[in-house]
Amino acid sequence: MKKTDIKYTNQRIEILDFLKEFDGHPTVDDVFEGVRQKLTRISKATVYNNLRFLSEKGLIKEVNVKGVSRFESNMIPHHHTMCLECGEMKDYESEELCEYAMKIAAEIDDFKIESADTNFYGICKKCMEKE
Amino acid sequence: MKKTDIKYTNQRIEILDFLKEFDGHPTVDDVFEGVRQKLTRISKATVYNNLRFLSEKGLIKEVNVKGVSRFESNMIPHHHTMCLECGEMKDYESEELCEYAMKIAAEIDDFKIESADTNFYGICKKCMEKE
DNA sequence: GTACATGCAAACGCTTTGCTGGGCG
DNA sequence: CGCCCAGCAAAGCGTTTGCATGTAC
Repeated sequence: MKKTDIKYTNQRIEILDFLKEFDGHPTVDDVFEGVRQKLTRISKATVYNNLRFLSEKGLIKEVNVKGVSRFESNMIPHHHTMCLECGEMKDYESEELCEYAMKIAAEIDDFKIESADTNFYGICKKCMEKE
Repeated sequence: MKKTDIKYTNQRIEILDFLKEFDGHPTVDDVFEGVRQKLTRISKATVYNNLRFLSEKGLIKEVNVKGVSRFESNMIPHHHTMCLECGEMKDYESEELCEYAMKIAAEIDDFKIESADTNFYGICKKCMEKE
């Protein structure tokens, strides 16, 4: 399953471009609305199918938040902070923590680790100021 | 929102008992089928509503896996291993990792950490043997 | 011409909601 | 009597699928 196997259709290119420029973790609807600016006739099913396709190919990453799929194109191992108030989700990169988690995971019996990620739950700046 | 505010109806008690005895991370359907053994007339909506209620009260924990809710009554901070082949999910307790993650999180700017959890993705023993 | 993508609509599965009746203070 | 909870069915919402058409090699 090499990268060269991938057919880069217009729809897929626009989806990838949109994800690259989007600041955050868009839902399927976000992607759909965004891509529709350029490809006015694209259907939501195509967005769904291609988001799944691209994440299976390892070009993007799917993150599930409370039962809803979100996507990101940042493929560097990293973590996420989630605001318990407003639901905002942000990247947080800590190489140390990635390595520490992988080291610990390597010691788990009967389990071959492939990846690890950590989610931080708390209150974001905006919501702190609101209170 | 004290624990004493909670009305322990028969349905809630049975759901809590079921979760305590269940070895794993049951879905809503698992809970429904389990509890129905004793309360034959319970409805799935009651199971949904009470699982949400109990997790809001902090008596159980909800974990979302691929868009589906699962529940656990183990409230001690811990992590999860997930098998990429069969989807099996297991608890993994590492106090060191919990503390390390919290320590790192405390340093994130503009974010007041409350909790952190780590998911390990890989291949479980059963699936390794299958190959 | 074959294989695979698209667009559209319908179907699907998990979850929530509205309503009515019941239980307990 | 008032309040909350249970049961039931229907609605809601995110997602997947079937099918006919289109497009690239």
